[in-house]
Amino acid sequence: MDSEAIKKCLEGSGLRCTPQRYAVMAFLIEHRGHPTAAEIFEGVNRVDPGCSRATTYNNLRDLVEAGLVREVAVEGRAARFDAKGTRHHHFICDRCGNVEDVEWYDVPGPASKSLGKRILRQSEVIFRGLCAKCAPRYATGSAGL
Amino acid sequence: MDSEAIKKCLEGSGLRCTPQRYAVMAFLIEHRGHPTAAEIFEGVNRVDPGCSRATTYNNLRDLVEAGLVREVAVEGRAARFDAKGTRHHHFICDRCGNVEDVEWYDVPGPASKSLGKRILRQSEVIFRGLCAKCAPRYATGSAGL
DNA sequence: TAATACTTTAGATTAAATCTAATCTGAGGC
DNA sequence: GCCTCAGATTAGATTTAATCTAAAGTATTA
Repeated sequence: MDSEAIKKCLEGSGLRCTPQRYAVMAFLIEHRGHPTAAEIFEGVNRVDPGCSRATTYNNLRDLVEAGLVREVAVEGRAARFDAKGTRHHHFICDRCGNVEDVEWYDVPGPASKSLGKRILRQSEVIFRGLCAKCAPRYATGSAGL
Repeated sequence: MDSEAIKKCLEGSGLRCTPQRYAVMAFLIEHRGHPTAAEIFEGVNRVDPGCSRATTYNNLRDLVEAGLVREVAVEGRAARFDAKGTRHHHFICDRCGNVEDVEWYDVPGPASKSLGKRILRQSEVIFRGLCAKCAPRYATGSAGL
């Protein structure tokens, strides 16, 4: 995605294209490995410092609210961020906490009676287990729900 | 579940049944609304103080590791805990952060080629939207992946 | 009982994220 | 151009969630 496209993408969602916001968004588009906020902060400032910690968090919040970025909470670890591109599910490694994409496929929704008065906005599947890096070393028999 | 059953349940998973651990487990079985660690700490000590904050966290960790309790990470909020009973999926309210159960139904796994060398241990669906309490007040058109 | 392993504790500490209040920036109106 | 004001950014303090530490307590086993 070129810089003009990123600018359009931000403005199309009602966000001003500030240098800091652009940098955060561009970083996420370029680094698709689900970085944490701390990694984004560091990465964005490595080349050209100019985006404080608070601004990194503010912009991540804005991008998530605008629907351009997805936040993935991981038990016992820092949240991870993901520029929304193609639809996909997530795989979370129980050992190292890394988040990886899993090819998208449709998931049936719950029966509407089981939803009751709730309003469903989105659904995603979280797969858990051991990532390709951890599997050879740490595999044990355990499996379950 | 009576006290003897809880004891059996702990010992069956290789955990000693200490008064504190019992209290945490019993609280989770009795309070099925996915409390946070802070709520569990408070609830357990309300009647009969005797389980410190660290012990509450230690025991929650042990119970999760033993597979008796599930931890649910919620973006931007404290994690929530859930005594594993019947299988179910989760619904997370975008507004208030509450976690609720959604009737279980089978979810197809990803194609094995898309898993690669990863080892899949479990899958769950996370539904997001507005809970029955928030829906009437805060509903807007927004929907999406 | 002695040895050992497991558990709990208060309080300090860490890590993640947010808040505060001051400052800066830029688009629109004059 | 210059004002104005909403929006954005900042450094640093603060909050919150969770963990660590080191000492003491409690079971379990031999």
